[in-house]
Amino acid sequence: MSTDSSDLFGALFEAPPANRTVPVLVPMPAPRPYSYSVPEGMAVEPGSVVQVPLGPRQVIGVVWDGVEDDVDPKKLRPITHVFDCPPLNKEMRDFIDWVAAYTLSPPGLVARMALRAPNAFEPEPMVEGLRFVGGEPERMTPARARVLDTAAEGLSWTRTGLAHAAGVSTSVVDGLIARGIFETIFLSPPPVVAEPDPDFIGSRLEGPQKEAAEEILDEVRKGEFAVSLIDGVTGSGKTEVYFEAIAETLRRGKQVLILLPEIALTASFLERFQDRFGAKPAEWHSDLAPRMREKVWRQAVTGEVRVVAGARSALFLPFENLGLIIVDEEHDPAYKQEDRVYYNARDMAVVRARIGDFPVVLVSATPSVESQVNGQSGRYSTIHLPTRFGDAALPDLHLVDMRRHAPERGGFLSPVLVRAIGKTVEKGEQALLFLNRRGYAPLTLCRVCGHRFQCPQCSSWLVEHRFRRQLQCHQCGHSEPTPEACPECGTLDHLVACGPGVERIAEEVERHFPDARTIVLSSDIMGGVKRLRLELDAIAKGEADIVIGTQLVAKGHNFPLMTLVGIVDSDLGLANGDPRAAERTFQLLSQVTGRAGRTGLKSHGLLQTYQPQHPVMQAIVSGDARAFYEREISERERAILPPFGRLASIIVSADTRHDAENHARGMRNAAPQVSGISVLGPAEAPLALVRGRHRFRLLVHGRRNSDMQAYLRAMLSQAPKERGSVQVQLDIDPQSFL
DNA sequence: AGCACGCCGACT
DNA sequence: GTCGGCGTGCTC
Repeated sequence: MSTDSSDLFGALFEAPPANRTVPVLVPMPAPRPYSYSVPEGMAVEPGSVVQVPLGPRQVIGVVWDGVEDDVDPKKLRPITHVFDCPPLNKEMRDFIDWVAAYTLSPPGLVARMALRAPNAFEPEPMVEGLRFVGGEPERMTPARARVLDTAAEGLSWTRTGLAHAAGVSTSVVDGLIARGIFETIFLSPPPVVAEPDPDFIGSRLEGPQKEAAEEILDEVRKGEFAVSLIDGVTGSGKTEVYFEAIAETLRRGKQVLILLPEIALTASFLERFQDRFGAKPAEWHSDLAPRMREKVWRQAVTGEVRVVAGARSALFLPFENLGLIIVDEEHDPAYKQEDRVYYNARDMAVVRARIGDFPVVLVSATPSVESQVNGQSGRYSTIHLPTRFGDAALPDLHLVDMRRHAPERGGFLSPVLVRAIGKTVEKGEQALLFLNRRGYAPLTLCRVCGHRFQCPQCSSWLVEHRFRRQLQCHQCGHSEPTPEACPECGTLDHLVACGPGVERIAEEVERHFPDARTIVLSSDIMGGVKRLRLELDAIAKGEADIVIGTQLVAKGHNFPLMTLVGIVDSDLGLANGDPRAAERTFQLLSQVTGRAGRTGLKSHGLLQTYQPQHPVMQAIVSGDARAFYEREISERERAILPPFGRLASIIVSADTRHDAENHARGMRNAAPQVSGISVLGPAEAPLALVRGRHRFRLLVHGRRNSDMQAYLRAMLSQAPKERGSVQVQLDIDPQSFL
């Protein structure tokens, strides 16, 4: 065929110049990319961030790899716009595809997680600045002289900045610009954070910490995929150890991502980082100001930002050249995202490192059973840090057998614990009472007819919040004012609160210690995060004697004067039907008791329990977690894993018919042969976890993603009865698919 | 996911 | 008589 455009004959008989078409991932639950045509003169490549028409609106999409499908060419619409933004690299695209396949999520929705920065796709606007050209104005005035003096002290100034610094109004500066003394230049906007310096201060590690750091540094120097698990008690210097891995990665010119559970992303963490590197990392989390969000996203893609510390969503930032991921508090359930795309950021971090061929470091004082198993099998290299750093001593921990040390009638604190609190407060030290239960009482009933207050929407008990005079459902958020009469029998003033919440413990504490300064900390304190930070600071400064808190006191915060930790109900959570109940309890209790004794003061922990022989209790007081993990691993193998050696847990949720069909389609497309799936059906499933709406949870054995899909296909034959959709959370060890 | 369309119940 | 609830269908 002729390529000579002057050949009229050829031109007439050739097809009109067919526009190139490309696959584009759009932010909607389609199983694969849509095809769009590329207008003449537009340059796109896989990874390009584009704007495309979708139905009535314009959406952000990403040009994808692969061949276009055979969609009716008449339906093809052109790409509207290509953003002036570095394309998502192959590594990122592979990661998105992998996560989509693994989580059975539409790839477009996974891609969308990487593009969560609405206005960041065009370059940041240049900042207008002034440059001193030279010369002097014909008429020199005192104000003008001041401006010239001031300008000489710096290299570049903004118009208002210079005026402000010189103490004159902007019109003086404008006058000098008009006379050509200054010229306007455009500067690239300042980086969002200063560049961290790996050698800002040298490593101060010694002994086991130094050895641990060396081990990880070896991996970092190799610069290949490797998973290390740092397993060390609270205060053992885990952070300092992984800081060295970060330093080495920075020296190698690569970017670093530090993942933290949202709640651990505190000012004190950022300051620790700054002390070591001379600058803070960029932050990434859900309530980052939009402007900042854009900047961080943009500077992550361009490689300007070297270190990002973020919550799980930071894992989907399209870094330019990521070279290390740290997953701190690796065991934390907050790494699981449980809506839209279901994923565990810890596992996906391992996957991202594998795809990018760089090291990943998991860090925890109480590793997840999964990571522990991977450590034992040699898939992860484990680094133990058994001792505390510096002068911090671990607290002395004791169990209080509640059968022998019963609390007084109507109370929940044993005499042993009450005495210990008294002594602590006398010495001017602080006591922490931990109870993982918000509100006043978890159950309210009528003494006359036995009526129990239940949530009208989801059938779980309503929790009394006496302070707010409300009954609340902690499952679905429903709340109603606390009535005075029983709605069943109408009797007045015969409602009785059953069991303790933090508010009720506070009441008891005030009865025992009316003069002590008491603070209750739970997620429903008024005033939000800001207020919480203030309270935490106040506590750290010693402005409280007794702190009563739920799990939010367990994370990240150091209270230097805290020398007593009392766990009001250590057994809470052991019997809620969750297969991870024991593990979670162990982790939580370790974290809470670890709050004490971090500055060298002799400290104690008292754990009230009705099950002193329980392996969790034994592990906590002995400080020897090994036996506990051994038991936990074999327990899980026995209960769930035997034929296949992997655990999968699936949440099937029933919401709308529409979603059910979408997922069904996806699964039908995928499902190859099935090998042995056994089901612990809804009856055995830990309902407590997902109580509410039309949800139930299922545990399934299977080795492969396809097993899950096949199972779900079977499941669908029942799903219509539930009027529902099927959403899936795969909670399998992702390494089995690498 | 978002958005439009369309069909039935309580109000300006 | 309309407003608005959500059930349904559609998007290259």
